[in-house]
Amino acid sequence: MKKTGQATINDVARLAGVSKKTVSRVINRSPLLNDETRDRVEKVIAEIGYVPNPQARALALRRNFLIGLIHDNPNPHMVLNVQQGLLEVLRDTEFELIVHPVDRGAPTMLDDIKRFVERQRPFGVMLLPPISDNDSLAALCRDNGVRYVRMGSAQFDEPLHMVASNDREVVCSAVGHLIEAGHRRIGLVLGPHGFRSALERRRGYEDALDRADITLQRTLVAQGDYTFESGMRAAERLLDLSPRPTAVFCSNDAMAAGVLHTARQRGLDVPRDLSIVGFDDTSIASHLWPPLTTVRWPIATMARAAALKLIGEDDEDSGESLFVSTLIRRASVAAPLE
Amino acid sequence: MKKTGQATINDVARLAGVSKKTVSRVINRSPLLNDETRDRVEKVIAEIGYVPNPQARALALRRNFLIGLIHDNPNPHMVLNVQQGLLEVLRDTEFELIVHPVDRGAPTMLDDIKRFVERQRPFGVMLLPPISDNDSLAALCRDNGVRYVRMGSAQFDEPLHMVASNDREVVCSAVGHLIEAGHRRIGLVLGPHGFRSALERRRGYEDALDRADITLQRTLVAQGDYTFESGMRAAERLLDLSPRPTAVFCSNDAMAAGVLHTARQRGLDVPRDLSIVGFDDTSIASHLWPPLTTVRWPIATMARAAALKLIGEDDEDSGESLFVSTLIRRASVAAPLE
DNA sequence: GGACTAATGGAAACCGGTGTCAGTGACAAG
DNA sequence: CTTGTCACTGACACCGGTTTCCATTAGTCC
Repeated sequence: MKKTGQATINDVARLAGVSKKTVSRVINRSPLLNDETRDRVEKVIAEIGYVPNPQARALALRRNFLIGLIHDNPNPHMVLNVQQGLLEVLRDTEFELIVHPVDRGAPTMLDDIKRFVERQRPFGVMLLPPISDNDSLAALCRDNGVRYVRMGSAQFDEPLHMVASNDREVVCSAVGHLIEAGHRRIGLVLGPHGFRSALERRRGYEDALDRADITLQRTLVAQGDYTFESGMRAAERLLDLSPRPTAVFCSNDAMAAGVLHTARQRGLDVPRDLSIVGFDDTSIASHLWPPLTTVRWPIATMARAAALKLIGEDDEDSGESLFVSTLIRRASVAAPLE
Repeated sequence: MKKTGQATINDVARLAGVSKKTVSRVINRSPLLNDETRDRVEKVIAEIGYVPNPQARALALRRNFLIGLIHDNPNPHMVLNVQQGLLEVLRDTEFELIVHPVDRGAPTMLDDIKRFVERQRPFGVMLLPPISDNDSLAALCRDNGVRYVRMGSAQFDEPLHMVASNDREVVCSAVGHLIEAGHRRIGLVLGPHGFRSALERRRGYEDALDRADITLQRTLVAQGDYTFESGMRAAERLLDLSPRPTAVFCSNDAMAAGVLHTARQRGLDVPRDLSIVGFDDTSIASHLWPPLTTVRWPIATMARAAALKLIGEDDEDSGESLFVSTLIRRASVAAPLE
């Protein structure tokens, strides 16, 4: 009103003829307030369009309302799903979401995260794979009094600090699905080194072979890095084998799409000549031709659960922390020809 | 050190035997400082790991270092690209990015944005299409002294507040490409109502037909909403026509993928029986079979430019604001059969 | 040597909120 | 009438920085 800037609590107090503190009480819905006073103050607030300054509030309360999303995840589908899940919960609160991706592979990555946490001191942070694996990050948060929740492919922290999926089991059943269809020579396209998810999914693959008494063949395992191109390269190697694998399990959909691409370049028909199973159920999976059989894990649901853990009361039950993935059967799996 | 909390400027001042102000001068690199004093203070800062509190700073400076990303955009590819572009610039600054997606279609959408801007009062906000079209949002920012940059498919604000692509022209040349290949019956899958981009791309289509003296046929224009499924539905309608269109321009890649899907379901060969052109050059475009001819627009580059406009000095040249898109020729276009 | 100036550092106020604690008036109990 | 309790309100300090303004010191000139 007087100056061009935003109205402050002082303006409200002056205009309503009360003290700052009383205005503060109105804002914070203190119960020991005379209705008449409250109305008067509220009227002034509405009149001049007063909005409390979150920075001042943060300073006085010695806490803020920021949630950080820290990740070095290369999968846009996943990152966006997580964001949506988190924001669904945060939308109706006074929390805001700060996204802080870091450079995977950069030597300054840990310093970067450290700087972010120590400067911003968010109320909580969400750690996405693969860095969520890193125990020193969890320690960093603890040391700075910042809440954290880690997202991962296996339970490797307390429930309060973790949302996990059961990758190993579901991959075991996905590969089991291929075995049931009659496949014995089943290729595996691995995720990159250092990803816990890659490890868990490999284990699931091994479990399934074990259970069916199929000997693991190293040549059937190809390295990938979760990109489409790495899927193509892996397929080139696997499809050169003789005898050729009749099916391939890929640790994510992007690589599965790459395998499909290469198979088609070579004139193979999917699923007749080659069955393919992916992982993630990204939108690409159902849009490919043929639609891809894949594993769906409830990313958004996990993110919502994580958000609740992050902003929940200390003494509250922290809610679910283990989430089950399911096999989505589409058209990229058939019985082998031979 | 003494209390469990973070070290403050007072601790540094006490330990270094100087006043707060001197510490503040060191932090802000004031030139009027004795080198010896500066070294002493810096040593203490390093020792106790002092990090200035951004909230306190924001309060004292009467400005913060927050950039908001406001959008109701349903395209994850685009949103993530924008985020990356923005963060590339913000990474080396003291700015943080707050993402604030809003519910498209919700009646409270404008209120939601208003609340965000008035509460948080970010230093600047980036507005993504389609809400970037909305002039009242720009006004809201201006009224609150919040910088803004709008992203769009046509220049509809001053360069300082705008990064735009030349959708109309590039679509004209993309459709021209189809015409040169010999197509005359070219379908159009529209973007949703209310999207400026949908309008611009339609105009580009019309321009191309005009230029080649082809009469626009309403039946060849199908409504879509930028989703894969809407692409499928549009294709069902277009491919039922007799004579069938020999080519289709789709206002984005997702719908092009849907058209491709439906064409394949009907046993049509792409590109032999049907040529398809998309728009966006999302990752799906190159991963489809056949790889999709499409339009690439420099989203990340535009976002970087926007970030520079947002955090740049007032008097600075605001940099480029018009960005050109290019046609990426892949394998989904061929000459018509007949 | 005294006066003036520039360089440097500190005290105190301020940014816009919240916490602590004391003070007011109304009313019931003693 | 005093006292205690209750419901409500305000004065004041404080959060952790920056800004304003003044004090001190050192250096320069005459």
